[in-house]
Parts: sequence; C-alpha cells; structure tokens
Amino acid sequence: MQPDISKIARLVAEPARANMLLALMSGKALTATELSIEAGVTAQTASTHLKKLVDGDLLIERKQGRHKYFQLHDYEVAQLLEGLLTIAADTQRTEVFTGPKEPRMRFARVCYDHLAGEIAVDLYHSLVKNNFLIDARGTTLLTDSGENLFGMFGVDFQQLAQKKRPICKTCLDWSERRSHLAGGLGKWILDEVLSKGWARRESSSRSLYFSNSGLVAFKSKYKLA
Amino acid sequence: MQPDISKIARLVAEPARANMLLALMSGKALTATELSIEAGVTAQTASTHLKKLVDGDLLIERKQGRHKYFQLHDYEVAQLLEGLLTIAADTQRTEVFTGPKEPRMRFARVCYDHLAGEIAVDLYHSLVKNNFLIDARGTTLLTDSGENLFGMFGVDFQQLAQKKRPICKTCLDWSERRSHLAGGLGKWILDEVLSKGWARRESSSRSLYFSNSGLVAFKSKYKLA
DNA sequence: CTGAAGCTTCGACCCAGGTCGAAGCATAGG
DNA sequence: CCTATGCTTCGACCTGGGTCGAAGCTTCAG
Repeated sequence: MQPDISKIARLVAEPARANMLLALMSGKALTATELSIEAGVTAQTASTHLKKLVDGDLLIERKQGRHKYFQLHDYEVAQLLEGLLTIAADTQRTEVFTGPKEPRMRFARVCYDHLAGEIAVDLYHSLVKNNFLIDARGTTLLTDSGENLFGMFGVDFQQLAQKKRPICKTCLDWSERRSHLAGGLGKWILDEVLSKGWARRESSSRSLYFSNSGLVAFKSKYKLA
Repeated sequence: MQPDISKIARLVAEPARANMLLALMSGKALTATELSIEAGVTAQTASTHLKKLVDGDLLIERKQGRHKYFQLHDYEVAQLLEGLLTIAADTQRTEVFTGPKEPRMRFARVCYDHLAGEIAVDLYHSLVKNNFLIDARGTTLLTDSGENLFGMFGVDFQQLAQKKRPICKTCLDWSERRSHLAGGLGKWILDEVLSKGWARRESSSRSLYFSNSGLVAFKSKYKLA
C-alpha cells in the first residue's frame, strides 16, 4: 500500500485550515483564538479544525495556562506549504499580480524560520556572486571562504552540524521565483536580523518591517547594493 | 493577497485524483481510461476529475487519435507529491509497515523520471562514499572526479547544463527516509537502466523489475555491494 | 456506411464535512 | 467562592462535490 496522500492534502484543502497553516509559516506559535481570527471563523469551528490538524500531525500543540499554542509540526510541513505556495503562485499568477499587492510582504517576510522575499533573494545572489556560496543549478554549498565569513560573524558551525538539518538549503521564493537561503544558516541570519533590531515583526503576519538604519546595516554587512 | 494553496490541495485531496497523480509519478503519460482504472472509478467520473486536474495546471493533456494522454505538468508537481508522500509515510508509519508490503516497490521504483527505493539510496551513498558526490547534510554537488566518471559513461554535461533543471538534486525517499539522486543526472541513470534492459517496468506501476543479470551489471558499474 | 472504442456532458442522487448557536469545562484572578 | 476568558463538545443545518446511468460526440477499423 502507498501512504495516503489525499488525507494530508485534505487537511490543507479547507480554506480555513490553509489560512491557519499559512499564518503559522511565520514560525511563531499562535493561540487557538488568534488562529480563529486568522482563518476568519468562530472559535468553535477553529477548535475542530485545529484538532484535525494536530491529529494529522501537521501541527504540534502546547498547553500553557488557559491558552493553547500551536505551531507547525516540522520543517517538512513548512516545505510542503512552500511547495504549494510555489505552484499556487504559478497557476494563479494573474490574480496575484492584479489583486491587492502587499509590497512589504513581497519585499521581506519570514518563511517558517528564515528570511524570504526580494531582499532574501538579493542576499542569496550576492553571496553566490562573492563566492561565499556555490549554486550549482538549484543545489547549494557553503564555500571555505563562506564558512570563514560566517565564522567571523559568530556562527557556531560545530553546533549547527549537530542538528539533522542541513546548513544550507535553497527554498524557492514564491513571490520572486528565485532561490533564497534556508537551512540552519538561513535561520541564523534571520535570528540576527531580529535580535539586532534591524527589523521587527508585526503581530502574526509574515511580513518583516525593516527600519531604515536596520536596512542599511543589513545591506552593508552583506555587501548588497 | 496570498496565493490560494487550498485550491491546489483540494485537487489532491480526493482519493481518486490522488491515485491518478501517484500513478503518473511513474513519469509515463497515461490515457484517461488507464487512469480511471488506476483510480477505481468509472470513465465518466475520471473524466471530470481529469478536467479539474488540467484546469488546475497539475496535469498536461495531449490528444492523440481517439486517446487522450495525461502527464504531470511539471517537476514541481512531482516534488509536491513526493513531499506529501514523505509526510504521509511519516504519519501513517504503522499502517504502512503492517499493511501488505510491496517489497518490489520498496526495492526499486521510478520517482517521476529517476530511480528511487532501496537501490537508489544505496547508489547515492556509494557515490558519496567514493567521493563522486558531496553530500553536505541534504545538499548535493558533483565532484570533479564524479563529473569525470559520468563523462566516461557518456553523460553529456554540456547538454544537461542547458536545461533549467539542476544536474544533481536530492529527493527524500519516502520508503527509505534517506536521500537518493534526482535531477538531470538522476534521470540519465534511470534512462540507461531502462535502455540497457537491466530493468523493465510493469504496466503503469511505479515498480521496477531488475533482471538478475541487469542487477549484477548495475551493481558492478556503480560498485555496489 | 456501420459498428466499436474512447471520451465527455447531463441529470439525479447522496453524503462527508464545514458552519455556527448554545451549552459545558477548565483555568486565571480576584 | 464568583466571574471572565479561553477552549471544547453537541446538535442541527446546509452545501459542495463525488458518483454513476444514460445518452451524445468523435475517431478508428473495416
């Protein structure tokens, strides 16, 4: 028997649940009520949806006092959603482009735990251009000088190497249709952007808001135009 | 506005359609009738399903005489399905392992246009071990000696490089849960296996049937135990 | 032309499952 | 205690959409 992919797909097939999952692509854990608002349904309805998502192992729940927090189960789930976004952006191109744009979302956003959007694509290609990364048509490796550079920035490769997760991984950007950097290093970069206060995140949205000085600092650190 | 991923997911969420899509993971183009049998529904029902899949840009149709052939629209679609399979195999582990096994499917099968299953995982790790491939925790590159080796085998890298598709790409094997080789090179390897008659494919199944001599030839060529 | 095979359209049936109101539990904080 | 907030369960409603029989349309083989 093959595993039943329709069961998994069915979980995503409901608009309310899909909205919840997309909201969780921000990487944050959200409460049931927040997710119900995100999905545009009542708390009761959200509750049944969330139960299904947890039962289907797409989400993890964590009880905290009288709140219940939910997050994506896995990086694999985030990858699945990104894959769906890519195809959806492809086939619904016209609607997306003619619809109300969210320029900020297009410019910089969070993709699960790393940076995405125009600026992430720029970063990626700058790293490749300066020979810190090798991009062999869709596949990515950190060069020695890249390891050097990020080592000076304070990345602890020993620690990263211990996790199962690849250090470099490309993720196809659904808005830009070009690669950006995911993986452990991608996460590190986003973490730094947030911890240094170069950008902040608004509520539960995936959009990232760079401050002027933060954007300058980021661009100069990574030698972006 | 975000692209609507629930629309795409809904297309896969119907068991009949999911079965059709999985059948097409064999990489072959199949007729409407073949797919209706694969899905276990009547021709009428299959027809409406196929229309939806084509409208949703998951499939491409090609009319040939009084037959209509269907195939996956894109490698992206195949990737999406493999992602779903991975998660499904994960969460339905018990059912899969206790259910009726298909040992041949597990040993060798086609994944869209490249080799998958136990033997593909073995191949991948042998190539890494012998330094023809570099596997940096999930990301893959062909080494110079690897390019050399496959060059001697007759791979035309000039030609492969012209396609948009990456030459090496890893694909997580849903039965083995380890990497195997996809991408242009993965396709080349499968093509050779079939053209040299080392293995044959049964009807529309994804399983691959190696002959004894074919298996020996394959293993010796790639130095597998 | 006739018949058969492949595919599609139409119509009617049927049901899984999404939705919300109302009520029920649990936790936090006086 | 009591009350407010967060979440869940129950029940009733309703609709989207999957299913097949029947009939129609096209292409191929004589």
